[in-house]
Amino acid sequence: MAATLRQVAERAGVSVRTVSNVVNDFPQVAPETRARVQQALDELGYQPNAVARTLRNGRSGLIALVLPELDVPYFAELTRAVIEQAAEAGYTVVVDQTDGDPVRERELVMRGNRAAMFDGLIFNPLALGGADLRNRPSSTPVVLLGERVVEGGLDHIMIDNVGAAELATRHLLGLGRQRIAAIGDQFDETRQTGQLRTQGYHAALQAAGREVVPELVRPTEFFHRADGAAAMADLLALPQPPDAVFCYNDLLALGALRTILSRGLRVPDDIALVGFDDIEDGRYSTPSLTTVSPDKTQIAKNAVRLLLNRLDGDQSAPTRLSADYTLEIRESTTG
Amino acid sequence: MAATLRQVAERAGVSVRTVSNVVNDFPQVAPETRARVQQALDELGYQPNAVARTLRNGRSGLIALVLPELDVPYFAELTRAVIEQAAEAGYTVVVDQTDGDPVRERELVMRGNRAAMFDGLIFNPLALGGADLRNRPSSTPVVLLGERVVEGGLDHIMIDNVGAAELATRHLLGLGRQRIAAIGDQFDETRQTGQLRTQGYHAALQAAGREVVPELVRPTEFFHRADGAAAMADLLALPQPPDAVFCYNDLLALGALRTILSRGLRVPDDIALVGFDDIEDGRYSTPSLTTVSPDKTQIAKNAVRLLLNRLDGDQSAPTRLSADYTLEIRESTTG
DNA sequence: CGCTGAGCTTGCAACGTTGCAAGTGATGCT
DNA sequence: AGCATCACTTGCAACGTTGCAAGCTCAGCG
Repeated sequence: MAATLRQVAERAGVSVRTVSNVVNDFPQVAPETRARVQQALDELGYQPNAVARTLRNGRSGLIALVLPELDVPYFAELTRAVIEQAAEAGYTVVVDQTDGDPVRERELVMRGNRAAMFDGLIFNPLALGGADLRNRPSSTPVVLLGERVVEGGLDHIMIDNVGAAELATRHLLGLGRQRIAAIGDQFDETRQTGQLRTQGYHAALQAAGREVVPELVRPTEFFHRADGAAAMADLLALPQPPDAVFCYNDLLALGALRTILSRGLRVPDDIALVGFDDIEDGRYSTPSLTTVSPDKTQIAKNAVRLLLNRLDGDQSAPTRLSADYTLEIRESTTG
Repeated sequence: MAATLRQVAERAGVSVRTVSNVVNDFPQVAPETRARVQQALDELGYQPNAVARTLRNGRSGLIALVLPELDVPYFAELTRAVIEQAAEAGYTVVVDQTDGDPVRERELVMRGNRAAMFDGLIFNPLALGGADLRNRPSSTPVVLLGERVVEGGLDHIMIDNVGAAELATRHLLGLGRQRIAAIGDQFDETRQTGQLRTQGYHAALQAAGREVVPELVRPTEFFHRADGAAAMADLLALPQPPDAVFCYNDLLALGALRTILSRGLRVPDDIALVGFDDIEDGRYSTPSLTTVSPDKTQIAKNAVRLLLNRLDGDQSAPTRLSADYTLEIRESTTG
């Protein structure tokens, strides 16, 4: 079915090379020949074989985006931004999810198995650390996303988690809240996001001369709605429940919100809530969610830019960029 | 950097072909030779070149999933299911979004431009119709998803939209609601989902001997939260607002919910709400959302199965499958 | 009239892999 | 000893494309 250059060449009565010249719009082709070849191309419905081109040229025009979970809104929204940025530069994005499984992460990133047909890789690791990444066999450029600290060697775009968490907590302090809880702490070595945000939470409390109450800091296994709902239930079961909660992402906050409202409590009157990520859901919840909003477009833009620079042969030292963020104040803290 | 078979062969002092035999675990290699080659492979960190393999074998192990919008939860959740199903069969999924833009849809589906390196395609069209699809130049198998009616020629997995909408509306009738509205009707030729669901809505009302009140059927441009919020505001501005609303997807319902609650009205006491898609958001909203739940795993499973059958040379007539669905009854209709 | 060069076209080789069929040398059998 | 057999190894060609350099034809010029 798929016509090749050779078939077109035979039909047009020219050499394969000339057909290629027409397809690639090279100038030194006689107009009459060009027309004849073009007709043959049209008649056969010729489509260049991308695989052969890639093999020949060493470029596929594909970059891979490897994320923990596609159906987490933050990643879905980030993916959209990356696709848009890459498309502008003429690249197509291939998305894959790892579920944070180290085996799968390694498989996808090392590309030992199949389909190493990407020019570059944008990767948000959950489990893989610096050591794993540094001795990749492949030489495909990589840009890292996210909080997992990787000790150099690769371009990396992150968020100042400590600062952002401090900002969120300060906001709650500024509202005069007395017992501010945190949901989303993590002990796991490989999941640093939670720990960093807890640092920021502590910093804000200490700067305000407040004591950190350990039972108000709730760890969760994941950052999903269900985890937030469960953690909030635990907090409400305390002898002295909190009057404010900083959730380490919006899904946790939405889960917590559900628990609070289902107990007949009011947000923010009884409990103020702050989330993190600024996903669309939080803008339409009732009450809408105050949240730390990382600049996703900026993250995507920088990630794609760094990657394409590497593809263009940029050999400079690896960059580490911090993305901007703002605090979006909505109903869950201000009524 | 990336070692080739030739380099490994030189180092091991054997032919390229023998190295290939070792890499592919062919049996007729002497143990001693195998060991020597294996050592050379390890030392050089050989990774097979997937592009060359694809060119040679005619199979990439990649299937493309082309969707309107990745950050719409329904599609994100469906994507997860497709990735899981494909992984089981040893295939990797490449995801791309079209934004429903006909130009982009055509570009991606026809693969005139780049990267036609997929063995098959699972495609949820918004704009493209049967005619466009039938004369694709490529012979890559395609499985269609979604409601857009395509007049044969391709495998197609759909939902019985009319029946599902009828079920949802009947549920509201069964609650004794008197003025049942609908949000999400569409006039646009290319977007059939809305029209089909309106048919089901009409059918249920008529079967119950109710009159269809035109002003209660609200069209929307998209199926996003903002559209639902705006349409609900219009409904509430009517002289006689509805006491129940069937929204054609969950995002519309969540937007509508936001509007209702922000006016101080109660759900379901004042207005009952039903959505469509059963996305996770709707399970954690307050109140949680009654919704039509299509079996996404089944859809993904069938889509992947049909596609892989075609890849295995199945020449039978195109199949049209309807996915199962259920009505998930939650707080937004039962308190 | 032969040479130069412009204008256009072409053959070869290579990207890295694997199917095919043929090759090698040693062993076993008669 | 001669031949078949076996176990293993190898060279060639091809997948479809494009860079390179050489080839061809013809016009123009001295």
